[in-house]
This record gives sequence, C-alpha cells and structure tokens, in this order.
Amino acid sequence: MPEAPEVQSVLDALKEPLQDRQVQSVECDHPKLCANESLADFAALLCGQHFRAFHRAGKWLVLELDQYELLVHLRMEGKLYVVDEPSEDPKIRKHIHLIVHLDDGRQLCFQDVRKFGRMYLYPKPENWRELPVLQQLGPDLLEAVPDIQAFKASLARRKLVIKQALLDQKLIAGIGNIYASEMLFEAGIHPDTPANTLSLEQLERLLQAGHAILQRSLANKGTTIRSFESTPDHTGGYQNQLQVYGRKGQPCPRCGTPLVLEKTGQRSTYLCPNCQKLSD
DNA sequence: CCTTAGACCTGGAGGC
DNA sequence: TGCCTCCAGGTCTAAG
Repeated sequence: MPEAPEVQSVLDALKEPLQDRQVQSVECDHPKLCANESLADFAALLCGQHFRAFHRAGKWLVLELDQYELLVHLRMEGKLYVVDEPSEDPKIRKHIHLIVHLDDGRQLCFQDVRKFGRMYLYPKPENWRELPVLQQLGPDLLEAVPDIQAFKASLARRKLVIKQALLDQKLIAGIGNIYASEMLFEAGIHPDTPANTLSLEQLERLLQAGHAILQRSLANKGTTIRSFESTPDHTGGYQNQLQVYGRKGQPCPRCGTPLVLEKTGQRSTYLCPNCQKLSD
C-alpha cells in the first residue's frame, strides 16, 4: 500500500503523540511481526524505552528509542497509529497485531489485514542511516532528485525495463506501483523501455517528474486507493490528482486517447499508448 | 551477479 | 446467497 509520501504522512502523524513517551507494556499476537527477535524478546526489549526521534528512508519508518532503533515496514496494508483506545469493532480489532501501551495511557497500534508488514529491532548505531536494512536502499526520491549520471550508471549493465527499475528499492527508493505509472506518464516514457537505453535527458525528466509528484502527494497526505489512512479516519487526498493509475479506458488527460492497462513483471501498469511510445 | 516465478496473507469485487 | 476466480499501494526466496 504505502509508498514514500504515505509513509512520511504516517511518520508525521506519529511524531507529536510519541515524542518522549515511554513504553509501559506490549501486546503482540503475531510471532513473525518482528523479523529479527523472538516475540518475547521483542516485547521485553521495548519495555521501558522512550521514543526519541523519528525518521523515514524509502518506505521504512525509523523510530528511535533510548537504546534501539525500531524499524517498521508497512508493506501492502500495514497501519501504525496512536489512539486513546483501539477500535472495539471485531473486524478491525482482529487485525491489530501489536499494541504498545504508553506512559500517558495512549496506545500505539499496528494493524495489518494481510500480515505482510515487518519490524526490526536493532541496537542503536552512531547514526541511524548506518542501519543494515537501510544500507541496501538507493537514493530517496521524495527527499531529493538524485544525481542523474550516477542513476544512469547504475542502470547501465542491467537488463530490465524502466518500470521495474523504478520499483527496485536498491536503485532508487520510495517509489511504488502507483507513482511509477504516474511519473512515466508525466515524463512521456513507455514503461517497457529498456532502462539502459534511456538518455540522461529522459532520466532527468523522469526523476524530476517523480520527485515533484511525490512532493505533491505528500502535501495532500498521500494517496488512498483501497485502504490507506495516515491515522484512523484520515485518508490521503492525492488519488484525485492521479493522471493514469486506475484509469483504464478513460481519456488521457493530455491527448484524450483511452488509457490502457498492461502487466510489467506481474504488476499493473497504466499508460497512454499515444503519449508514451515505445521504439526510440 | 542478474532475472523471474512463486510465496507470503486476507478480504473485496465481479461472474455465474 | 454462495462459490469461484481474480485482484490489491510490497518484498523476500528459490531456482535457472
């Protein structure tokens, strides 16, 4: 579900309620939630810690504690939010897999229908950016437009199409399936173009467009297609500005040609067959 | 090293 | 109403 703007929206919503709060106790019913600690150790290590700082890298949330970094990846449908009391609706309640009780009586909840979301708990390094999982990530496109020469070089010896390259977090971080379609449309590039055939100018146009789209989406608190909420009842607003994603058959906003849906590497891709020509 | 299919999960939507 | 199939904002793994 969430891409960089949605993750940033979640993080922004957590900062105020979590700042300097202490963990009193932890309830967790999902042994696989924390990928690098047993359930018992995970809960025990969290207890007594205070939330001290908050960061995002790509689609990762980084919650800094006194002695640990808690990394959270929401994957497709994970939600992380603070409430006075979690919902009593059993349909929601059954998907809350972690409750962290805070010293002000409020509760940090992790809710995830599909149980794809994952957390890691690591001892705090000197700098949070040294965390092993984050070392794998390419430059973050929400944060800045990366160096285009370097990006081109990273694609040079790869045999993959540009749509797939945009989704590879090692090459560039923060883009997901929605914004990949949007930025390719904005830049007028066909998703199946071999990534290593794009010119510097094309890549520049693509990443500039992508950065602007991610920033604009963040300003709207993200995109809500199915289920995204930064906090309960707070949906994003960017879905109203999507140009192509989810709009199969509707007229291209630029030329009026019906938009099409195709699969690239098992994932849906939306494009305008007229504005985004293959060949070259 | 790189690429690709399958796995991980659940629920909603649409066809019959 | 019920059953079946397909689909979903992501990423890891196993195998070629």
